[in-house]
Amino acid sequence: MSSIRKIAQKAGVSITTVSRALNNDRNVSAKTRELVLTVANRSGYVSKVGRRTTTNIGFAYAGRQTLSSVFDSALLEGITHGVDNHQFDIVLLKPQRDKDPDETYTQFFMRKGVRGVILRTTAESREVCVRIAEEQFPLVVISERFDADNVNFVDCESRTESMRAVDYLVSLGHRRIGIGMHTIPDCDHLDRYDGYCQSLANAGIALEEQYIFRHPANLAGGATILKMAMSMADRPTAIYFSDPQLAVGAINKAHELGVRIPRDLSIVGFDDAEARYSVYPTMTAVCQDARALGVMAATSLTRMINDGSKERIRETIPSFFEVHRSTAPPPDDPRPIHADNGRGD
Amino acid sequence: MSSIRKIAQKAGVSITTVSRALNNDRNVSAKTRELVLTVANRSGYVSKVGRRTTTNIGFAYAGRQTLSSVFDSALLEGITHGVDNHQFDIVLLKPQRDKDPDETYTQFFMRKGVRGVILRTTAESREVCVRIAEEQFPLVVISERFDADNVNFVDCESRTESMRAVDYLVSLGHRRIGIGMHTIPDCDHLDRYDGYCQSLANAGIALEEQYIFRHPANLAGGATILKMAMSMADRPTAIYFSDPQLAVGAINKAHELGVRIPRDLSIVGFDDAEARYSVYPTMTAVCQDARALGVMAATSLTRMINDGSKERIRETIPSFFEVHRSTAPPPDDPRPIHADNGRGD
DNA sequence: CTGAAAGCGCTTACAG
DNA sequence: CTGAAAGCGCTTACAG
Repeated sequence: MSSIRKIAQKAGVSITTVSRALNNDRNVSAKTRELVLTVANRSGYVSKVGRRTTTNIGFAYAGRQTLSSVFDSALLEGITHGVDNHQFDIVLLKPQRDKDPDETYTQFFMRKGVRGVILRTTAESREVCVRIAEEQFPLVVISERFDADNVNFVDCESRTESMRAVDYLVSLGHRRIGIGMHTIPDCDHLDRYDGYCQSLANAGIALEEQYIFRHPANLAGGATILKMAMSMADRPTAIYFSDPQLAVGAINKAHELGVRIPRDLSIVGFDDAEARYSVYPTMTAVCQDARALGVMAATSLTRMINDGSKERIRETIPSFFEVHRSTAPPPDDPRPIHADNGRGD
Repeated sequence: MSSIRKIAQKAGVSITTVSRALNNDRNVSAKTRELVLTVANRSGYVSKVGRRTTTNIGFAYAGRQTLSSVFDSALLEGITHGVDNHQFDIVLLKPQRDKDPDETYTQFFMRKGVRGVILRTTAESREVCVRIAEEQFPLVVISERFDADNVNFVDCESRTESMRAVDYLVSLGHRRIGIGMHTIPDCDHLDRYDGYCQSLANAGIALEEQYIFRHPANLAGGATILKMAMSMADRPTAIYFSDPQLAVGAINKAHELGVRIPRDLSIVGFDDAEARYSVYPTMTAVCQDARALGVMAATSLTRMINDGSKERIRETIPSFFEVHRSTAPPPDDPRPIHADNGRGD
């Protein structure tokens, strides 16, 4: 709850200089600026409205994305809920839009008047997370994992349950098991792929490149994968779709082609929220509770801000596997099913 | 961009009194407090961090709800996008949690440091919107309509297209047309019901209470409606579901019961975003573009704040009707289909 | 590049 | 219930 005065004292400079450093005035040497910003972050400085302390926490995307998926909405809902414990508010920040290229992230966040930030990232923007962590601004990355131990994160572990899901398919008698995954290789999706590979290896089933389908994670991608898979001579008898949109797109395409789920093909999907109940047949799926992840990120960050603790946050919640009605033993004679076999369109 | 000094001057009181009135200090007469707050709202006052102007806009629920539905997520995404024009940020406020019962809404919003607010409401919290408007705090209600002409709103008109949707069913030959609607009677849902009634009236079809199904707007509600409707002796041959969840729940239940859509039953749904593409068969639906509504609310409010204009905002965007694959002419002999006729579960 | 001083925005004892 | 004055948080000419 440090003021500009105390920072000046600790840094051994005038309050003028602190103000300048915080506001990225160019009349400050790089060295002084860095010193001031470090001291400010260490002492939990945050600008005040009059004497009143700010209670805002930022939610931002490290990269170019934008709030849009069901997953992100569930995260945000969890975050707003998790923040209730300590009466904080969420402000949606857009570094991509607002951040001056030559101000630091700390300067940006202080200018916006937030006490800490919850970040979403993709594989491409991971260095942004690392940089902010290096600046020591209070930060929790949500739904991504970091090895560097100064980057706080909360993450959902989907490798184990992906393995269990494929184990389940194996136990039903499937041997030709495909995976539908999306093209962007973040930790989560690599984990799911990893679980798939591991399960096959454990069952002594060779990994075959032809059963690995990569497509943009949307309904059309799922539809395409299903169509392609079903037309193969040695078509898979089961597919694990490691993304909700792909799974839903595939199930609907199956109806269209007259592919009966699960009699002709078993599908295991992935679910961030309630998608598994909104298709027919209800979808056997690896599920992650995005809302809980949001709650956890918010709770950790607010506790950290309030206690002024510098303890590392590295929390992982498990995903869970639910069996519904889209999985069954493989057909006796799994022939290819072409588009024109079905009801077509 | 008025300061506490200017307000004091205009109101003819000291800055001390202004500060007290703004902070709901009890040592101010009700009369003085009201005077100060009115002057503050008239001159677009907003508290500053040092000399820096705040660029936050609040997004809040008038009542008890919380950010959760697809519709709300799409609204919020639109809002964050619409706010880009003028470099504003969105802060998610919770009056239900934070507002002191004896502070005014203006005091609450000023304490939170926002320049204006975008409100969501249900039927029960409409008076809250009216009160805030009366206080003259910059406000736009999103997705609800008001007659009182001091309440700014942006809304989507779904009556006309609901009528068109039912007209379409009539044109296909349907006469026994049901409506599935949810239990909470906000303007939007009443409009859709109204469109339904009007269309039937135009076609000379009597409105029959037995074809009006009210259920909570979730998947289970849709499933229940479908099951009930199909078991009726004079069962409907088409149903208009005026909510996405109801429509999706019904379509999936139809699969389960072996009801063929659209051969046995035509379904027209309602869509806020992309639900119509995520079911099989793709759903003929009245659609509203929630994202566009969000953009519009944000654009209007930021323009109002920047121009200091007091012009009333009362904008309505049309919904649109899309024909997909869940509608067809009625069956020649529409018999009841009971749960045990189908594949069961 | 740095700081002492003036000054704005706001709040808070203190006096009435 | 109200205000003049002291004072905190911060920024900004001005001087060096």
